[in-house]
Order: sequence, then C-alpha cells, then structure tokens
Amino acid sequence: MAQPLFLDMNEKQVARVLQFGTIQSYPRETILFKEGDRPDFLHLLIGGIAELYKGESPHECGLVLLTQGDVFMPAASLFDEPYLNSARTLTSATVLLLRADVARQELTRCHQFAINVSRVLAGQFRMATRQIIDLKCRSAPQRLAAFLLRLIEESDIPEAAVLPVSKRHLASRVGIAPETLSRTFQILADNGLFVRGTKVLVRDREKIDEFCGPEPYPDPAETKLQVYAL
Amino acid sequence: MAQPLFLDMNEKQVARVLQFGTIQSYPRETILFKEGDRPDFLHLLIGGIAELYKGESPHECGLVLLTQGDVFMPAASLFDEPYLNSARTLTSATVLLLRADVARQELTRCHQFAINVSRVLAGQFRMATRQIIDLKCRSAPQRLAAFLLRLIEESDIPEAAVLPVSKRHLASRVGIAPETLSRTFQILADNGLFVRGTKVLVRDREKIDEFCGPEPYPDPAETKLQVYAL
DNA sequence: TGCAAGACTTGACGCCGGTCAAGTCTCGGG
DNA sequence: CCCGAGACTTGACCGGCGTCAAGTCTTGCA
Repeated sequence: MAQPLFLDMNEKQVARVLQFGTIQSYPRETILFKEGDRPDFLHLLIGGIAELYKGESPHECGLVLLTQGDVFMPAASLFDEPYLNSARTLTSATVLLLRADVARQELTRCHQFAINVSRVLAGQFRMATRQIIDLKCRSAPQRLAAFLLRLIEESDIPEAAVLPVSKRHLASRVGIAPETLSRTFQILADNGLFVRGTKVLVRDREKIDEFCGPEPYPDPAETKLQVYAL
Repeated sequence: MAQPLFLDMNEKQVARVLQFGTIQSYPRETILFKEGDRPDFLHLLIGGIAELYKGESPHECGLVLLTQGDVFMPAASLFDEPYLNSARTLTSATVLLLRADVARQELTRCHQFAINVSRVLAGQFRMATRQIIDLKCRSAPQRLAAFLLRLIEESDIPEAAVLPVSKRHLASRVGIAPETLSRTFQILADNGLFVRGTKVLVRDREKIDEFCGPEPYPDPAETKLQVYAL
C-alpha cells in the first residue's frame, strides 16, 4: 500500500502510528461516524467505497466519495475538532482504524509524518476547492459530465468507465435530484457521452470536453498531491 | 501579529522563512495572481481585503474573501502546484510576500513549521467543506443569512456588523446574482435580519437562526483551527 | 419461477433564482 | 452646482431543476 501518509517514514515510525490500530470490515450502509462526533479514530479506507454526507435521511446530501487509499477527514481527527459531516460505507468495505490520539502524538514527534499530513491535507483542500468551483461555475449537466470524465481518467479502460455507485448516490454527489440525473444523461448523450446501465462511454471526446466548460480538470499527470476521492 | 504559521517557532526559524520576504502595498482591484500560474510566493494578507475568484470578467465568481491574517492558498504555493483560482485585492491592501521556494524548504527543515502548515491547511479545508455544505444544502437566502450571521460573530458590535465589501462582491461570494441579493435582503428583513446601506442588524435572533436551517456554524469558541476568511 | 421491494425512468407542474431592461440613488469631478 | 458614471434596486420574464406521481425495469429471495 503506497499510503501517502506514511511516505518516507522508517519502519519504526510507521509501527508507532499503527500501534493499537485495527482493521475492520463493514457491510454496506454502515455508519462510521456522525457529524458533531469527536473523532476517536483516523480512518483509512483499504477497500470498498464510502461516502461523506451531511444531513438526515430525507434531506441528506453527499459530499465526497472515498475509494481505496483515501483518508477520512484528517482535518478533524488530527486536530480533535468535531466532524462537520457523517460518513458511511456504500459497499462492503474494510477500514484501517488508527487511534486519533496516537496519530496526533506522532504529528508532534515525527517531522516526516507532519510533512505527509500537510501534503494530504493540501490535496484534500484542492479537491474541495474544485468542488466549490464546480458548484458555483457549472450547470448540473456540466458537473455530471466533468465527474464522469474524471471517472474515465481513473479507469483502466480507455474512454470508458463503470459507475462505482448507484445512480441515486451519484446524483447526490453531483448535487442534483435522481430524476434530474436520468434526464441529464439524455442531454449528455446528445453531446458525445453515453451512459447505459452502469457503463459510461465517450463517443465524441472533443464535443463533451467542450460541453464541460471551464477547467477540464488540470492534467492529472501534473498533480503531485495525490487524492483518490471522487 | 499572531500568525498561526509561525506559532511556537524560535526567532531564527522565523527569520529564515522571512528571508527575502517583502512587504507590498497594492491599490484596490489589483490582480495578485491568476489561475494556472505557478506560485512564486506565499502571500500573507496583512491589511485590507482580498478575494479568491474564478473565471473571466463577465462570468467570474467569488470563492472566498480574505481578511487580515489570512494566508493565500498554501496548498498551491507550498507544493508547487498551479493555482486553481485567481486572486485580487478588493480594497487597498498590504501583503507580505514570502518566496515559495524558501517556505517549501522550511517545511522540510523545521518540524514546527510543518505542524503549523498542517493546522492552517486543516482550517482551510474545514472552511471549504462548510462552503460545499452551504452550496448543496442551503437555499440562497439561507446562505446569505448564514454569511451575515458569521460576519456579526466576528464584529465587535453585538448583534450588528458592517458589510466589508460592495454588495456586488457579496452577491458573488454567496453565489447569487446582484439583483437576487437585493430581493433576498427583503426576505431576511421578514425574518429578523435587517440590512440598510452597509449596516447589518439582528432584530430577532431566534427567528433568523431558525431561518438559517442546519448547522448554525459550530461554536467558534470550540474551534482551534483559526481561520479568518469569510 | 414468480413475487415483492427497491432502483430507475418519464411526465406534469411549480418555484427559485438568473437575465434583461429600466429606473433611482450616490458621489466625484468639471 | 450640475453632470455622468457606477452602484444598487425594481419589475417582467423565463428556464433549470426540484417535487410529486405513475409507471417500468432489476434483483434478491422464497
């Protein structure tokens, strides 16, 4: 596991953070923590998909999708602030739980760990900034297209991808109603991007890039601040 | 200046970061950097008000307002990533310019600086998260009310405040058109929050808190991750 | 294999908020 | 003192997206 949090740390240092850590497997739709909670653990997602979300059942809305390798909200865990949002698994998932107090201590003890934390936080901040830009500068169809294109970048299949979550969750992540999502797929089909079932397919790259509008997401090759979140 | 970036660092360490640093004063509406630029400097705002924004003149939109003590996008400067957005002064402003390469080196040299960077980034990330929540879970009037209430928290006058920027910029920050802003003030007036000219006044605290909906912003007294941005 | 529950789609409709256009108000400069 | 430009407001209109209500399609399970 090339965990950015442990980059360039020696074995002893890593062992110190992992001390008292446990690996847990959860079924789908398991709540990991709720907004307002005090963080006891630093969560590292090892497998499966999880979601950060806000609000209660009829009015909840998704904030981020987390995939393998992602860290949950170190901003809260590492500085002992209450969570701003809740988290749950969407698929069955396995999580590495590190004790927050141990991690916090390592922050003050190991310089390299502090550097790594900075880098991870910087990456997450840029992700968040991009999402703000998306919400403020793009229409719903543009946001959806941009999201799908990013999905395609990260897939191994060229110019295609598979939806990692249900359309309901996808809608929530993109910030639209599920009904609107369906209709929006039709709009995208007219612009070179097709979705049928869980398969996503680019038929006209140029047209859909154009449709997306500003910032076709900066060249990922340039990005040293690795973040896996969607 | 109680700059969180320099917290608990000794004089020598601070001096090293400040080396080659310069203080600049700019008139209003000066562009400090543009999206896509490579960061040469780490900007610290010493006085005045600045804005992070995205896009070109007719389609631009404001992301954050920065005030005294704020750091501009360390996520970009400290890890040598291109800026995701542009920045400009709104009022005349004075800025401390630190060389990005010097700061980057200090990150790897001084443990305490790395810790401070983590804390600042964590605070900025939580700010960003809150804004995402605002955009996805709140209506325009709720966002505006929440923004004004936060302004009031930070003002010295109890239950009142003065708008720090023009209404056009305020509208842009909240994510609505200037015309909508005007109309929205009337809605807020019916709910206990009055704005006339540049003066903001709470007449019915309970009613406006209720109107704001979810998350009346967590008790600032609890928040150790100091951020001044609006 | 068949049913029931949930996921997804489609249609009708309404409202929030954006846009365009025409005022009014403010303020600095000739 | 008046003018003009820009900030702000007000009104009319419209389109995007949410909501409600029926469908249809999928899937797990008996």
